[in-house]
Amino acid sequence: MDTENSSEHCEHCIVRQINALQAMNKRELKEVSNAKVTKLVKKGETIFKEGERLNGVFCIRSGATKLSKLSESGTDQIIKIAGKGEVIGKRSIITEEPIHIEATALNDMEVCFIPKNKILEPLKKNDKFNLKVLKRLTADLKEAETIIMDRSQKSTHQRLAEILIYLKEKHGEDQEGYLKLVLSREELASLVGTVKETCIRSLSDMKKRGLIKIVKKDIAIVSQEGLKQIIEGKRYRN
Amino acid sequence: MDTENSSEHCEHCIVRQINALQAMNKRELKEVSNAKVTKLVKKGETIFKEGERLNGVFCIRSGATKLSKLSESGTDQIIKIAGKGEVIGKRSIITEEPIHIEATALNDMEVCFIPKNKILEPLKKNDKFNLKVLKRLTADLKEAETIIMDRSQKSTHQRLAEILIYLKEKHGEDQEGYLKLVLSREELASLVGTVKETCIRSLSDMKKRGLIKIVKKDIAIVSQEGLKQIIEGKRYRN
DNA sequence: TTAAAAATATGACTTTTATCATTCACTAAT
DNA sequence: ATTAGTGAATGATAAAAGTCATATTTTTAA
Repeated sequence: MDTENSSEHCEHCIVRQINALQAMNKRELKEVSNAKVTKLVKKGETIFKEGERLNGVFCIRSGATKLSKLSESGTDQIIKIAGKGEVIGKRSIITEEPIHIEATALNDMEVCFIPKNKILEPLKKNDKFNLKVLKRLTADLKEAETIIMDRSQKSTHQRLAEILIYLKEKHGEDQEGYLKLVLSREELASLVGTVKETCIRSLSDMKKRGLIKIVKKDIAIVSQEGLKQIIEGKRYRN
Repeated sequence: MDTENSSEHCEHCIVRQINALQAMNKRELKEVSNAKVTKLVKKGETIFKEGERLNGVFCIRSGATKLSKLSESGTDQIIKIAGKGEVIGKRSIITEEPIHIEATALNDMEVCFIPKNKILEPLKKNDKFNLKVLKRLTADLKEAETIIMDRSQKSTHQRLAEILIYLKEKHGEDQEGYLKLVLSREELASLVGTVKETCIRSLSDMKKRGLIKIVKKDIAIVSQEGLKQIIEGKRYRN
């Protein structure tokens, strides 16, 4: 993991618009800015591993990372994908327990490491910031609950359709409509909560029906309407 | 929902040992105590419904409640079961959004309604309390992630075994070993993330193998070891 | 107490999804 | 350029889980 002292100031970082740091005051932000260390992480490198102890958090300036957990059987399950503006590693500084999740870069990334105390102090003193963090966690929890529901109430086909739209909305598409965030079939499957073969079959089916285009690893949504119909469509339990 | 002014003081409530209120100071706790209203909720009654706006939280003194969400198809999915000592409805006072979950009593309950401001004020001023709440949410999030993993990596049979042990550990068993918290087959199925028939079959199988006893709706764990073997046992993806 | 209603249980069958094997396509390295 | 290696795609098959129908038991209430 490449390290450098960035001359950039957090106060002017666009990324801040999206995360809880926006609730910090000038002084607090200045301190963060002075203490932070910007790192370059190449695709495939890990930002942190399960079991490690973090003494800070990482704020993502660019790129995306998968947050995954190793199951007993050895397959790793992607819990979520974090992108620009998101702060990862929050939880281990709140609980002071070793981290229970692994972060691996999905493309080249630029992340800022912010030491623990620069977060914990404002957390104690600045109740605006605090409330922001509480809101963030609450939102994460709600999202997790939605996934739980989907996993047992929707088919893999439906979940895949949802994920494709989600990837488009959250990470964008290029000029030709291909999803900017490129995942391997295995990663996509994990995100959907299935195995790669089932995922591939499902993709093939969508392609055959003209809902998506596939060129190598790249996927483009051709008919978002069609995907939405799949999502709304019937499953058994109706 | 029956309402009464309780003469009990929160300061002495045993339930407090388990939840974040323990981090409140004497004065804050006194205020909570004066403002709270104790309610009796009968089995089957709802404490709050999806879409409602809460202006407070509920602290569970006794009994248990299921927290569930209605899916588009109309089946309701139990997200979790909250019991003695747990505070429910936290999230809607943090986000100020209408609640997205429904709480229904699984048995006769005694809950204390605590108005919003008696929580929000300490949240701003008392950073110990605040940290406790953050920790609580973090723990909930971790739990949710574990469920997500289980839903796509374990079989229903394995998940059922886990839930049975979980119900025993969290809600206890009577003298004869029967689980104190009695759920309908449908509720149990929802908790496991399956349909009632599959759940029943799975239970029948465990019974046949002598791992559990079933008398009407009551279930007793006969061999926890056996259940643990199921949990550890193979699924396909190995 | 008895009839009706609700919940549980089980059989028969279907759909969904995983597994294993194999082929295909592309990449990279010798 | 050839070959080894990796990821993607697909077929064949098996296992898991859902659905529908029906029987049985338990609960509820007249």
